[in-house]
Amino acid sequence: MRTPIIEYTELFVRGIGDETDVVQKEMYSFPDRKGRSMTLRPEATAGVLRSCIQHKLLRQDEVLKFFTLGPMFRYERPQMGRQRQFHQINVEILGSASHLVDVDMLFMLHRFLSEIGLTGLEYQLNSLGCAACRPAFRAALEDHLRDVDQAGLCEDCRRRMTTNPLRVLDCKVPGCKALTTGAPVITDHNCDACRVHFDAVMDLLGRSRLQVTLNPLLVRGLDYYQRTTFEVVSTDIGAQSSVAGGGRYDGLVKQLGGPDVPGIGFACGLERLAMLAPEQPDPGVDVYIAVHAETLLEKALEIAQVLRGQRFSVEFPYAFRSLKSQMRSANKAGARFALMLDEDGAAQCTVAVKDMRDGEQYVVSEADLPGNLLNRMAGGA
RNA sequence: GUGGGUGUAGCUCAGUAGGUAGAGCACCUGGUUGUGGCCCAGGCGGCCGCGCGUUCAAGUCGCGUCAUCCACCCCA
Repeated sequence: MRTPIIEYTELFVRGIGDETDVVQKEMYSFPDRKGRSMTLRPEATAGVLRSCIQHKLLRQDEVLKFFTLGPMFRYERPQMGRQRQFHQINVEILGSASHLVDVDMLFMLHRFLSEIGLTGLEYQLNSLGCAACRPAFRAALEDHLRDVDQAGLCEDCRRRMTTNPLRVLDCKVPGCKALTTGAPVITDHNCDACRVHFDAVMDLLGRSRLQVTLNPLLVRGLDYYQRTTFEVVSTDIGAQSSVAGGGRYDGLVKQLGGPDVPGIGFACGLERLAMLAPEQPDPGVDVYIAVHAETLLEKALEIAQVLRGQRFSVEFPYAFRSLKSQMRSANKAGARFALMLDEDGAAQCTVAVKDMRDGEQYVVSEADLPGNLLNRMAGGA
């Protein structure tokens, strides 16, 4: 599914939560011609759900799966691994509250990251409870924070104490970290239903090959998460660490005006994946066409078209240069073959072919060229 | 929003006490009178981010501004 990159600001405020950092200081917002506040999407889930609701795609008894991919925007100072416009792959599964979905989704994410060659990632998990049990935990946490020496908390956390105390747990400031050591642990405060759900998730994962780490301090930056949340982290992308993150968001669809359909999803940062992905060697082109005379450039274009029609990748110069220079270009382009066109060959419909790998050179008719090249590529390996 | 670094050739960077610019790579031509990789020679290429100021003179000093990078914060 593709949704617009621009939405009414209201959608994100309602979906993500108006006390989150994303909404408070990271949204790219501006008024449209009618003065309505518009926002370049900081994340994808809200737009996808809005669209599902608007087009009535959701039914109680049906599971829907979506993926989406595209640019996201956050108004913050760019740095290594963090830009104002970046790209995410998102996956959403709607319509099932089963723990099987949570695990299946993590398997899928793991499979994807493994297949593109990423290793050394840590999969962190936590359960944030639900509407029934989170308030009790929040109260317990507030009590704890009231008891500790608040002077040790950073400015942000003193504000968060009342607005969003869970975020204090996730704070990286050493003073705050120290004060959370004796703090209540969220997974100890989950209600029975949440505990059963999360235990089942952890149990299945424990019996799988996917190594995960329980991180009770993992809070995530979006308010809509419930129960299972997760983050995939790496230490190799500068000061950033998160490569992918997500979780369950039962209740969000209803909150946005749709039916009470459970859901879970994750987002994956493409630029960060690119930083971690192993370098791919440049495959090079199949054929580079060099010409002995400027008048043969159009002939080169013609042959290029024919070969491209046979699925060869072909380059040729757009301006005439010395043959030496053209051959250098052929080499630089990683061409397997260089064709060399001259006046005599053009008259007889033949071309000189040079195999750049072993330097062997021969002449073939234009008609035989594609087959000849294919043979050589298959045979010479 | 806060802090720091950097802006000089297409790229990576030098530039010495203020005297209007250099290297390597890349590119082009040639050595090889029509042929890649290595080597050699020559060449092309620069409002020294922008503006104002100091000075006889500013890439160099001062102020401002913009851009960019890194970090905080936060997240993908």
